[in-house]
Parts: sequence; structure tokens; C-alpha cells
Amino acid sequence: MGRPIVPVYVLDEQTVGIRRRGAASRWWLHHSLAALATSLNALGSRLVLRHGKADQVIQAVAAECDASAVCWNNAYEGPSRECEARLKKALQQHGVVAEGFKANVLFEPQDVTTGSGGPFKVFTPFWKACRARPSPPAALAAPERLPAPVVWPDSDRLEDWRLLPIGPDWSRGLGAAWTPGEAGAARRLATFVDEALGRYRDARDRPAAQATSRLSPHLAFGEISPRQVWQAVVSRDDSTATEKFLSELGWREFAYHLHFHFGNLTQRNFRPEFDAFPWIETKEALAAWHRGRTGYPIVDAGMRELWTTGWMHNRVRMIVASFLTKDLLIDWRCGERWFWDTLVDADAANNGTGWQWVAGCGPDAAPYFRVFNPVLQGEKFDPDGDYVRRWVPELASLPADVIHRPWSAKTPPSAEVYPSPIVDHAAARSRALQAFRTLKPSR
DNA sequence: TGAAATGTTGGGGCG
DNA sequence: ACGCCCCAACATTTC
Repeated sequence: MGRPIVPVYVLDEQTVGIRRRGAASRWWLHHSLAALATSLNALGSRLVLRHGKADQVIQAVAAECDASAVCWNNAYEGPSRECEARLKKALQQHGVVAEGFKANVLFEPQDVTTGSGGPFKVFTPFWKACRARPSPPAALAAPERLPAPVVWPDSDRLEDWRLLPIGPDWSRGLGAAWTPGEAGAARRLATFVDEALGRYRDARDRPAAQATSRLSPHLAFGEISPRQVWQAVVSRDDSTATEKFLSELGWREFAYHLHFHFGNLTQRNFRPEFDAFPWIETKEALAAWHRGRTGYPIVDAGMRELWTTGWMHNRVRMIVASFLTKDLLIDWRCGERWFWDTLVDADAANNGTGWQWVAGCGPDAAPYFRVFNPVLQGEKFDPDGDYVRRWVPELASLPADVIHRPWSAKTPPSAEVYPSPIVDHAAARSRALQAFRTLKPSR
């Protein structure tokens, strides 16, 4: 059955506008590709690795194989889309069937429109419109074997791509936390559905509860399709438990929708009035944030979880982002860059949308006056302090009622052990409100 | 997917 | 017993 299939992965670091992956996601990519190659070998196939401009490389491989068809999953962002368009045109000129599929999204951005036919700028109506559409079709089962060609095209060696850290190996925490690859993704999904989905709605905001799916890096690398996730979740037929989780998949869809319709939002303010915002350049404060030494336990715990595991709980991402942009008044792009480099789930659309949402310059963004209080957020979402104890061990002996404000403890930790807050939150809040008032009102 | 300031209410202490 | 005040608890508004 079927004609030979040649699986190809192209590492494109040359097409202008395609951003080079950060260090943590390069680590993930290495292990993901290794896992994919192993799986393909078990099917009697191989993974061909090439690097270069994706459209040119694929054309070359297709010619070497005398391919009759080339298939891929659609991309939704500027330079990648242009690359696809060039490839499609070139292949068709040579009589090769070229087809993109939508396995990376539940709903394609152009299929979801407002009543007047335009794109959405607010999440709730966007997701409502998605839910009103037919459910995404179930994913097809994986083939049991892939027919091999008589002659395989050449492949790069994965090691030669040097995706793993050179010099000091900071990746041990990543390896302990994650299993990149399709099998790891499937296990993660099954575990989540069995053990955590039922309490997701109530426990998802508590970072110590381990109640989220942790599928984000697997989704970001295409190791699992959102359609597979959708299917596993809705088949539980427990709408109160699942609806909240589905809407988080919806935020991912919304991010792709925005990037498709409004262009790259990883650097450009969606609301142009923010181009005049008085961000402050403070290297010391930024460094304290990077290293998890701000003096606010929930912020520092999150930043250290990120550094150690390449991932941070969603609630804590909002808290650390609010702290950077509002308490420190540091440009959200500085935070976006750090996340891009350190997150194993780094995804251009999700990262840009999330940062702009918190900073207030994005679509459907938090209003400027919403400033998270890192103490109250800690007390509300980490009431026992377990998350802080895990990631900020020097505070582990503090009782729960002061662990989010160590300066109030009977015997506060010395400044060598744990820093005093680098800013006073109350003062920082009023400074931020002041700064935000300088913006011209939009619309 | 907030927080703080301000307003309202009702119970209890106390002159 | 009554009225006054205090303030916790809750609601509303404002940033």
C-alpha cells in the first residue's frame, strides 16, 4: 500500500524574519528530533535532516527524490507563510502536488470571523465563535509503517547542528522535568486526563497543585496536535471540568489568529500609543528579575522554576510579567526575549500575545490599572507557601503566614540569604499608574 | 484571569 | 434602655 514517503525536517536559520530558537527550545528540538528519528526507524523509515532556507531545501529534496507530492502543516506567521507560498508555487510549476494541512490548530485563523467578516480582537467573542463552529475533526491514527524509498536522500547529522548547550551544561533540570517526543506527549496527556482534568478548574491557578497539563512544549513542537488534545478531553463528557481547559487551548488559537491577521506581535506594540510609553532602563533590576532575586518570593520562585526546568506555571507567568512591566517599568520586550531564550515551550504567537496582554499594549489586554500585588497573589494562589518553599529553599523554614512577605517574619532572613524587595510595591504601583496615565487614550 | 479606596451596614461595647 | 461610636464585614467605585 502507498508509495514511498520521505520524512524531512528543515532547520531554517537563514530565511529573513524567521527567529532563531532560544537555548532551551534548541535543547528540546534536539531531543524531539532524536525521538522522532527513533520512532520512524521503528516503522522501517528514517528522518532526513537538512538545514537552510526551507523552501529551497524542500525543493532540492523533492527533486532528489523525484517526489510527486509534498505535504506539510500550515504556518500562520509572516515570513513562514511567505516561505510556504514560494515553495508551493515552485513545486506546482514542476508539476508536484503541494498541500498544507491544519494539524497545528483547531480552527484556521481565516475561518473564524466577526459578524462583519473581520478578525477578532477580543478573546471571549472569538472563542464563542470558534465553539459555534463544527467540532474539529478527530485526528487520524498514526500509520503502522511508512514505505521507504529505494534510495534515501542524504541527511545532516543531528549532533552537527549543535543544538545542545556547549560549555556549562545547564540542561540537567530540563532533562529531569521533561521527555521530549511524541511518546512523552501522549503519556503527559493521558496522565493529565486521568489524574488532573477533574480538578483543573479549581486547582489550575495554584502552582503547587500540579493541576495543569504541561503539554505546552509538546504542542509547540508539534509532538501532539491540539486536535488530539481536544478529542481526549471532550471524550470525557464532563463539560464543567473540560470547558475551562478547552478555553486555554482557545487562547493558543487566539494567539495564532492575532498573528495571522495583525502580523508579528513579538516586538511591535499592538496598540501603537504604547510606542511612547516611558519604560525605564534598569540593568540591575532586570538582572535581579532574571536570577530570581527580586525579594518577592512568588516572583523569585517563578523565575527560578523557569531557569531550572524551562517552564513556568501560567499563573506565575502573569505575576512575574506584571512585576517586570508594572513594578519595574521595564519594557515587556525584555521579558519576552528572556522567555524566548529560557522556555522550552517558546512559541512566538503565544509568547508575544501573553506579554502584550499583561503589559496592557495588546488586544483584549489587561487594563493599565490592573497591577498584580505579588504578596497578595502569593497568598491567594500559594496559600501554604509550598511553591515558594520548593523554588526558594532559603525561605523554606518560614511559616505560611509570612512566607510571601519575609520582611514581616519575627526573624527575617539576612540580606545575604534573601534580598530585601528591590522596589516597594505600593510605591511602584503608584509610579506605574502615573506612567500609564501619560498614554493618550485609545480610540 | 485585580487591588485599593471608599461607602454601607450591623453588632456589640460602653457611657 | 438608649444612643453613640468603633470597626469588621461586605459592597461599590475608582485607579
